[in-house]
Amino acid sequence: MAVPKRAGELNPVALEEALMDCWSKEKTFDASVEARRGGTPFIFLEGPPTANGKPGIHHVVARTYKDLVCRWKAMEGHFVERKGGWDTHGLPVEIEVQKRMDLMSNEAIEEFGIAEFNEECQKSVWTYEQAWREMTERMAFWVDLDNPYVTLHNDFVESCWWALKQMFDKGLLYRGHKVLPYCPQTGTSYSSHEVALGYKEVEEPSVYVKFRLTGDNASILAWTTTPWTLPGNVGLAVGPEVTYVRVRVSEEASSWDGSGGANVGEELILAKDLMKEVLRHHIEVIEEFPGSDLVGRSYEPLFDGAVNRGSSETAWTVLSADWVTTTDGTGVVHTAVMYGEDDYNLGMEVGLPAQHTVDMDGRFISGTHPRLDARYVKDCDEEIIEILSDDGLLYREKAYSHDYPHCWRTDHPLLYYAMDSWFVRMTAVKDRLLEFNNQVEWAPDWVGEGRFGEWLRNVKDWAISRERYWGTPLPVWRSSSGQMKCIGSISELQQEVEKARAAGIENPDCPDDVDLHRPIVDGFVLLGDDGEPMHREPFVMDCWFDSGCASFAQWHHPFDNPETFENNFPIDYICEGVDQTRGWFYTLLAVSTTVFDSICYKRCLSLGLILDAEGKKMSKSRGNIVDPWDHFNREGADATRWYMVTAGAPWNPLKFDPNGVRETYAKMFLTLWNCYRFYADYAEDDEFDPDNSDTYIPVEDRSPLDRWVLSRLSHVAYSYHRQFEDWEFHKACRDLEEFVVNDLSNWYIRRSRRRLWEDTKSSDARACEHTLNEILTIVTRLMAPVAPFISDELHRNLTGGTSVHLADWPIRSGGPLEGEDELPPIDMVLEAKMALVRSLAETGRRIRIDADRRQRLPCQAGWIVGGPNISEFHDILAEELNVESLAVEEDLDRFQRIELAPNRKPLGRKCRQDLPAVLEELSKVDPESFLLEIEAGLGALAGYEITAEDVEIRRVEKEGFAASTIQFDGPDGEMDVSIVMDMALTDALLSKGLARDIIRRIQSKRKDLDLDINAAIELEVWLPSNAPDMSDEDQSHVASEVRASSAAFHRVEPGTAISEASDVFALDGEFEISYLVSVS
RNA sequence: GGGCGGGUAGCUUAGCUUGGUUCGAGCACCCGGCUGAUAACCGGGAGGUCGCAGGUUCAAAUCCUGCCUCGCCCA
Repeated sequence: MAVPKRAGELNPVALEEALMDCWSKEKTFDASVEARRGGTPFIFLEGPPTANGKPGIHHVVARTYKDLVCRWKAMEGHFVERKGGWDTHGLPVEIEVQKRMDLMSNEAIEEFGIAEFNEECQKSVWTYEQAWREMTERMAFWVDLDNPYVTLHNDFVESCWWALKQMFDKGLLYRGHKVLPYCPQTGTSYSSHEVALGYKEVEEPSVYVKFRLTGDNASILAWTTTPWTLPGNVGLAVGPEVTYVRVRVSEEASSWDGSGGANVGEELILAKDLMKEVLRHHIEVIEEFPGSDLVGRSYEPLFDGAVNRGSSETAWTVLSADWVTTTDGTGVVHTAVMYGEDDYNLGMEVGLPAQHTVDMDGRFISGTHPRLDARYVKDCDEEIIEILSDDGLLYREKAYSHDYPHCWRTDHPLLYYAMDSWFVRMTAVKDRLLEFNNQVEWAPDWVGEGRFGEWLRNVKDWAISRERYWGTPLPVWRSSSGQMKCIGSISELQQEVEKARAAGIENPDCPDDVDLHRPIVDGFVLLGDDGEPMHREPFVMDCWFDSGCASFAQWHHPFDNPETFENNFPIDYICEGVDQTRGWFYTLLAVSTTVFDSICYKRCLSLGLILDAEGKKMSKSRGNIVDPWDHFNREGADATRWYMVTAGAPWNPLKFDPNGVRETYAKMFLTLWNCYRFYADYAEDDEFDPDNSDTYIPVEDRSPLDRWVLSRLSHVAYSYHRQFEDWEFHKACRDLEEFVVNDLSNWYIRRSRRRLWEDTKSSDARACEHTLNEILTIVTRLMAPVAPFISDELHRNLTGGTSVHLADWPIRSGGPLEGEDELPPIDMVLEAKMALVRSLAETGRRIRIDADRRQRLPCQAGWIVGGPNISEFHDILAEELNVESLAVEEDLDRFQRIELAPNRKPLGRKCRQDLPAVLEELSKVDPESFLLEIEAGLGALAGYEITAEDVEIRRVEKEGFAASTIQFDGPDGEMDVSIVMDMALTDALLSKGLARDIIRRIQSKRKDLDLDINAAIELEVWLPSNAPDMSDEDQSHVASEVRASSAAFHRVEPGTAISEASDVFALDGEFEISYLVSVS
């Protein structure tokens, strides 16, 4: 039995909260997963959020897309497990703790104690876990948070170790020395995906510096945007093929900004192409030569003694480098070995001294220059400019604005700094990366081809070590002789510890549950094959490495149940913000490629950024973050989710407009609810039971209106499904919303109201109830993935208690269920006809407005002129038009004339540049006679032959009729259809119209009084004498329509005030009617 | 500087692949209407240099070139 109950008003928050309870009691999530065990798995991997920040609306967006795809796939019959995950390591956690505990340097942390510090970090990780759980549950993201993977757990770390050892064994892991973006405040270097987080536009001083050649009176000009690297200068790079000039200053500069300058007669060398841009003096060119002529010339160090020459023979000479260009600067590149990637490589190649002039805290090393020593380099720009200026070595300074990487945590500018580091040799597997990337189905595809593909084509080795404390320790032990061992499991560590002990090296205990974190693992000293003690390399790993291992580390692979992993790899679907392109999307692929030589995920949905209503990026610092609870507690999670999905394509930036959520709620959810309410209220009255086969009415026996709406539903359902498959969730949901609001609510239900209101036990009423039940059931199943609450509530009520999340997706073909689609038949002809009927009804309303005739005042007759046979809908149309009779007029010419419209495509091809002249003539000819000429093959305009295909015949209404013509695009092509209405007035019509207006006022009064639908009333009506007469029949019609047990109609003088009246209203501005409704 | 994606009504956007009537819709606004499911809906009004400038073409929001501008990513 599924006889529904009265629905009442929609209260989305109460509805959703009640369902949350229900789901947790019934364990609906588990049941929905288990019910599909045995189905083809659909493997989802949750990108682990960090619980150390508060969840915002942007997290709700990502989780909506994760959830809706998983729910949809489950309904299709796939087995979809959803393991939660937490990202718990990394710098953000450390920074948070450092701030709180005021430990702003590495020394401070070590003094505090690494063990104690890491304990604080571990606690801090869970600060917002509760908030995340609550948000996750409230928004109905179904994911297993009771059994999640956690990157700090030993199991997870051990899997990461195992993965790293795979890389080590394949020779993909190496220790290097590399120039990296380094933040002196946090004391750590960054990988490129972290650097990517902190680019900022800044204006900084840039300088043109004169390097004096030895044994020559000329100086070479070089340009730099980082003055702090100048003390470290040990070389100048020129392009061997680039043309340089030697110029002599011939006149003082007329104007000069800032310090620096040059004397008349001074000689300078720079690239020819850049002379105009760089030089501010009048000069004469003395000589032109290729860069190769300069190579080997030596020059005077800028900061004498800042760097020791050592054994270098190339220090402070001109060097050749083919990457030097003349796009900016002077065509000469100042080279400071330790502070630039190109610089470092060139320095290593030609043997420049590799010495730091800056320490790890970002301060100049003592001995650099008396005015600079021990100062933070970024504070020294002005000082350096002054020193150079004082020494006569500055030619010019120039403010330069560019995007420069900043620390994504502390906001300080990063320094490019040469340091010890560990790398994964990604360049060695570049071809495989590209190949695997091609196998991924990206949404949108341009992320994969463009942004991600571009990134892979320029792949760099992955710097995975961090000089930090809270993270997965790098499991490599190294002896002073350079011997190395990579540990891939706890048991291997235990064996090595035993081996070391046996050789007399003291070691702490290494139990099975040894904590795989610093400082515990630092305490173990292992034994090298040469008998030397080995100490752990003091790094932790980039925390992106952790999440990149999630696909297998979540199962503690390969230590526990390797088959679990094998059944769950590669992943079918991941989904995160587009900012993860070089983050998680990359690290997953990087790890799977290096460890398994495999793709990691088959489909990746990359989501656009979330902006506020003004289009600004949401960020804590701007304070424009929307709190999801504002909407959960007002419009509910369903409306919030539906809004986010329909607001735009998932990959486009979403401007989150709180008002949009309200609109979605009012439009989609209230309308849907009221559709259901309409069904439920009447079905309860009728004791309608959809499951009772005795009273079932087959679709083919139902009215054309029923068959029409069912056909529309099938149409929408198929395209909904197709659009889901194409990732176009926004289009799918917009179409479904359109169906609910327009087709279902505003046409089908509006047209069906009388069927249920008038004769509730008729078979027509039952047909309507079946139709509504079927439609709503399918609609709730379609929308369940996106709006899981209201769809479940309705589905349970419609079906007698089955959760929609245990129901099957209505489209079966092509899916794992392989059944027949559970959808009613499509009838294209019927749909086209109804489209016409609806347009004609609207047209009729327009005619009335033009003719100034109120809607409820009937017309005696209406005629349809032209178009297909729509007789099955004449009754509906007559009602909509409010005409007493509706007929088809065969004689098209009675109300219509024709117009000829140009068909520009064929005409344009034929007439080319004469087309305007032809159009001009066509507009002047008499259409009737010209059409005859065309039909006789004699049509010609402006010298061109005109055939039937060059013109379109339009039928339009003749002037002087209350009529209107529309174009109807039917299955047989375009045709013109007119509606004509008889505007004559009769007493009978006036009486009927009056009755209808009175009924409508009283019904709305009943509603105001909150009367039960069937409650009886007593009615009195006072009509002024200038109002039309009402027939007895119309009077009793009024009485029965408004459920009046008694009705009295009085005549009064116009203007008489009726003191006891409930209400007074005017018609056509001519007379006022009063009435009294009292409850009997 | 390079790559990608945008720029159409006050706001949000469809149309652009494949050139062809007056660029379509929603929100907000004004006027009118429908309604015993409805905060929905319907009709009308007002509101557009389709970012700018060239080019191709009989014809450009649509194709081509250059530029401006916003966002993201990267140097």
